Amino acid sequence: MVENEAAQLDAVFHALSDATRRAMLHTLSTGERSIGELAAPFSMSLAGASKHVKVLECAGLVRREIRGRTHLCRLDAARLAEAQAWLRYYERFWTSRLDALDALLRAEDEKMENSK
Amino acid sequence: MVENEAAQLDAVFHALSDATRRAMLHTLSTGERSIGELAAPFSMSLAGASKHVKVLECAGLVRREIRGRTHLCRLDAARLAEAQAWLRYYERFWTSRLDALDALLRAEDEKMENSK
DNA sequence: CTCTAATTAAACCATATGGTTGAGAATGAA
DNA sequence: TTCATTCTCAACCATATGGTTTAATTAGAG
Repeated sequence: MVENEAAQLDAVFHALSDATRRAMLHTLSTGERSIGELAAPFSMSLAGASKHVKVLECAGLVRREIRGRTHLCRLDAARLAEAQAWLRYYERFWTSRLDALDALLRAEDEKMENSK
Repeated sequence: MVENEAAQLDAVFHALSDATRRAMLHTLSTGERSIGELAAPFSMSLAGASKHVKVLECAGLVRREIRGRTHLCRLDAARLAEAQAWLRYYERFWTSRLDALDALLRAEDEKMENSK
């Protein structure tokens, strides 16, 4: 559905940039759902909700199995893992301060130990 | 710049859904840059690149300090941490399989041990 | 076969997005 | 003051997005 690595991330992050779609993913985290079930919580036409599901599907976050006249959707988290992998590179920019704080506290501890 | 929690995530994920902006963030991960420096790698007008920086800034991913006539940008990773926190909920959907695989392999190991 | 239910498709609309160019607005340098 | 540098703003354009409504498709149920 998507060509290269960058376009892949484009699609995933774009799919995640809408609260309706994020809510749908959350619903799917509790089990398979039909399109109608996914659409139900929203004050939106079924066709509108269906488009959101399609965006999720095109991003590879949702897989669809057509069973009779209902389309069963399930979460496919692999692409979310890729998104998180991308984010992980930046982890040091918010853990470094915590590490610094940690080091500071550990130094305090040692001081306490030494003065005992 | 952004109101509620959901709109916050909307903005962050949308900012991340463009390869140009992701590249800019990566550049900023190596240190502060001016707008011109951020724009340089791209075959794009300066005004165009400037808009991308603005998107990053509005999402809270970049802070800007105006020094004279140059605008110095630096990465602000806090919002990336929030995005990762959102993704973390779904971690179990790609670690659970690994756990299952792990359990399976461990069972295999035990079988090997027993038959030794 | 007929009716209803589940879903997509198509056409349409308003607004957002990503890009351009050209014109300022500040600042630094000569 | 004058000129060049850095950057934003405004206007514009093509296309994408998020939504609608109406029609068509497909499948289960009576």
